[in-house]
Amino acid sequence: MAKRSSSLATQLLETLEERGHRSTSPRRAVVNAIAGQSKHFTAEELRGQLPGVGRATIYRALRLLVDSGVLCRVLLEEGDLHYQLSHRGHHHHLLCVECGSSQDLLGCDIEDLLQTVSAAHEFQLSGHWLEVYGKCRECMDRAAIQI
Amino acid sequence: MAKRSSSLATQLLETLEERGHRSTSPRRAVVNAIAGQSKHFTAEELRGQLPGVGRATIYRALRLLVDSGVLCRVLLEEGDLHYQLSHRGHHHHLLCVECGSSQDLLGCDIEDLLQTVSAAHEFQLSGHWLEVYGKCRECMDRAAIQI
DNA sequence: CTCCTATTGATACGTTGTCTCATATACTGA
DNA sequence: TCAGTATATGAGACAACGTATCAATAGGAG
Repeated sequence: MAKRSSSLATQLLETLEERGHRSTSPRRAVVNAIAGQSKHFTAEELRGQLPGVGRATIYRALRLLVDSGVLCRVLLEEGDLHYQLSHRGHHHHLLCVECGSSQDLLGCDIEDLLQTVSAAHEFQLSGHWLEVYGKCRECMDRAAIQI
Repeated sequence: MAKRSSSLATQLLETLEERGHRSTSPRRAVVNAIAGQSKHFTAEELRGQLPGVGRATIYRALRLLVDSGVLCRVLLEEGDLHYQLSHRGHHHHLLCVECGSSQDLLGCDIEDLLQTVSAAHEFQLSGHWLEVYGKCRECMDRAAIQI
């Protein structure tokens, strides 16, 4: 577990270095903290875990990682902006409103459907934002037991 | 035009009254301003048009209207939150990134598709947020002429 | 090792929205 | 019509979240 997150942190750091960003001590701290998150998190949560790192530095690191495509922004139902590690490329999230876990939504036909519908409205599609909220398997099971 | 927006304002006000909210002078001003918007707008834009109305009052009125279902929140590509008049019920928006106009996305099968995909992930769907960005017909035509 | 540039962090600032509370106002019922 | 009361208002404080500034620091190329 520690090993896994350490190598994940290394990967994140390498991504930044590939893009010409330096490997600094605060940046390593941020990246380590991110690698240790079990679910999506806010910038301020991260800040709470990194009392020695300046706020601006944390926000800057988050932005760099989002721009690099290894981190993505997640919009919760209440409107809060969270972050989570990202597979590269465009995808969507299934967000569990109970436990906060999330799954990536891959291999679906949403893009095609949107393309078709947009064309029907004489609209030239350029992008979209989709978040899906619900309950994950574990939380459904847990609810079933308690009833 | 003036007549149309006046009756729209009246409708909005009636919606609030049906829900037990009083018809006050600041509230009428807010509702009139909203009825006069040609496209989606931010709370602060609205505030700029209503110098006589307190900020809290404007935000409160916006919230009431959203809760009543006659106004909906729209998330722009840059992350800004705008408002626009809403058809009742759940729907999505086609937002033109050029001119800021928007069309409602109706009669599409997105809900069904999401249901299917969610089930495949053993996920119990409870809600979602979708915004679609692109260029509307007018802006495409305008671009074609200028080239 | 030195130099240059990227980075840092403290802090000020900006935006967007909510909360508080004293005051004002819309409705209700007599 | 008028008085009583609950609702609504607005000024301003507060809060959350993010960015800009700028002097000081530190990475890393040579």
